[in-house]
Amino acid sequence: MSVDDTRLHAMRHSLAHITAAAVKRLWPKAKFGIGPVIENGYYYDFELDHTLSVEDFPRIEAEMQKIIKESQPFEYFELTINEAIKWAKEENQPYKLELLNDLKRAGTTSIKELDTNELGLSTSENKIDNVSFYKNGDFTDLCRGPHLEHTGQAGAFKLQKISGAYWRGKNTNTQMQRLYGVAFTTAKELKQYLHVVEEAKLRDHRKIGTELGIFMFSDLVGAGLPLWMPAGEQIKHTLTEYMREKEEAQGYKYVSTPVLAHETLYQRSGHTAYYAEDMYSFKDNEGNRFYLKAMSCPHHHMIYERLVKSYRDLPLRLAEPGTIYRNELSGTLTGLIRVRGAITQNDAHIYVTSDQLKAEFLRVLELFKEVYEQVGITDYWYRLSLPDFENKKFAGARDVWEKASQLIREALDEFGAKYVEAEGEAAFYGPKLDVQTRNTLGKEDSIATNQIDVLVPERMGLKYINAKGEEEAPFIIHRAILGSYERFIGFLLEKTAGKLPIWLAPEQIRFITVNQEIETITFTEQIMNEAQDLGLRISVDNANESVGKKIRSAELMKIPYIVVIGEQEIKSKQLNPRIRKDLEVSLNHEALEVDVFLKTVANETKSKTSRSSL
RNA sequence: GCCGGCAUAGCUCAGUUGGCAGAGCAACGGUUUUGUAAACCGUGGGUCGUGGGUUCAAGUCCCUCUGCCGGCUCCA
Repeated sequence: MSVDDTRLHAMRHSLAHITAAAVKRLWPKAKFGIGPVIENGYYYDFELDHTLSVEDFPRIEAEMQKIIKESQPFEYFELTINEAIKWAKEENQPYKLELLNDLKRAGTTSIKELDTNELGLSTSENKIDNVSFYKNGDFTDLCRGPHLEHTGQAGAFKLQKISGAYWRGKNTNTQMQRLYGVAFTTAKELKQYLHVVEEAKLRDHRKIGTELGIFMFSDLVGAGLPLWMPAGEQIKHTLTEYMREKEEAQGYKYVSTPVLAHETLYQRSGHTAYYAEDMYSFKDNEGNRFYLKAMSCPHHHMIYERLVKSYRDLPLRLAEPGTIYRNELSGTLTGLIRVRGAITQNDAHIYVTSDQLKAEFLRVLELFKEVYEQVGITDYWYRLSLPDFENKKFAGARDVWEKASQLIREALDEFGAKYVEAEGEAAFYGPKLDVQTRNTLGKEDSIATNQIDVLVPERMGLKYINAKGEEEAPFIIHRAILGSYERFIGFLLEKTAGKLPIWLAPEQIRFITVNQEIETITFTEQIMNEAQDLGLRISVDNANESVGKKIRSAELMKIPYIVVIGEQEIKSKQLNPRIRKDLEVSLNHEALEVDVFLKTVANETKSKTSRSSL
């Protein structure tokens, strides 16, 4: 961290204390949780006898301003752990008391470390004697610091939102009220940030998807079940075909498996043990329990069993735009990013020998890079998702997991990509490489994944005969380059603000007639026939409206090419395409022969290189 | 699932302390035959998300359910 960052961090953290101090003045019985710094600001958790709402914000902010005006020094002091516990009891602060008791017992307040300790691991070196406090005015908080010298140095801030949050992140604990604030050094930076947030809301895929007629939800169909409208289905179809072409060129074999499976399949794969409650299931009228497919892996494994006998059959790459359904908690559903069903995964399973594993893993990374370059997505990063070895939240042999993790690291180094490691994010069957991005509002999510399965082949008894004539279990790479088509389109809409590259645009050219004369209609129809023969997606607007109005409506639909047709065009047999501003295409606004124009657009569609300049 | 907020015409939204449900856009009809981001005039359209309750009277107050939004938890 730079000096400035450290200062900003201290300022935000000090504002968390100032917020807490203000809340305490307004609701003296407040019980305090924790108040850390987060990206762009901070939060503080409270338990209050009053339910906070945005209507309280002006009052709290006014109180904070008073505290800032008072320039209260942040005074540091230490207490012995027992004195501190006495303080928490006297102040009637049960949450602080819990933290102090953990410090006393285990030397840490980290839930993860505490869990580790409960597994009986050594803690003796963690014992601490003193804990630190900061006091400003009449507000004292258990705190590691650092802080500003005094409250008067606080920068520009704004209370942002209020939400519920489980104490210490455990859903069995009580839920506290979490007050979020944003804070910057200067008022100008704060204003800029708030402006960026407002702009981002305009790019929300839910807004764009509605405006462009891409998808919709219906209360009658139910939550988390998107309905794809014609424009959206066109995008999905184009992407699916695109991926199929890429994957088949890489030796993937497409398969198709049913959306139901008898429970024995998921029992054998081990999924029921982990996810039974998260899969939709029912009993048929003969008493058999079926699950709605929540992942395609076990189905593909059955095909593997039928196809593979020998090491000579490997690698086997099975791909499927697999449609799956997951019983997500209703509160987590968000547009296309988190849905319950009809998730179409860009799924594939690659069955390999241990010798082939790394090379195949690298091939996936290369395909990934190629695809993301072509669709024009650049802001993502790699996350190596590892198990949490300390908490033993993984199944199988530790050394195999470590080997697989190491193999991913080596592959990434060879591939030349940087990555972050994340403990506890692995799949139950192995470590994985996730591709992370942020949505328009800054929330992180995975868009792609490349996983090594070190567990299921063994568990399901998948085998092949190796060169020595012995039975051996393959490794499986589970990979989804576009993740799911639904989520991917969601991110694509946000990153492009709906201005899709020509090859993906549901409508590529719109013809706008100047009048409704028979010559105009006939001429337009001729051009449209020709365009359709070239496979272009087009439409005509010959409504009895002004040209300006029809252009406006086509622009709002983010259509790449708009072509006005009237007397001039009929006479000259030349078109003057109006090109969407963000597009970097070979055409400019010059008049062109009809043939030349249509063929050029058809080529742009094919090449998939005419990317938006966004 | 949990905490909090929200739900009025196809869309975006007004609707005062409970007292006859509104605007713009869209749609439809007419006039207009239009040249690169909104022509003009008119018409129709809502059991105010659902079910219940309080009241002389409910869009407005209370409860239920459903859905949406922001978080938390979860995410194979």
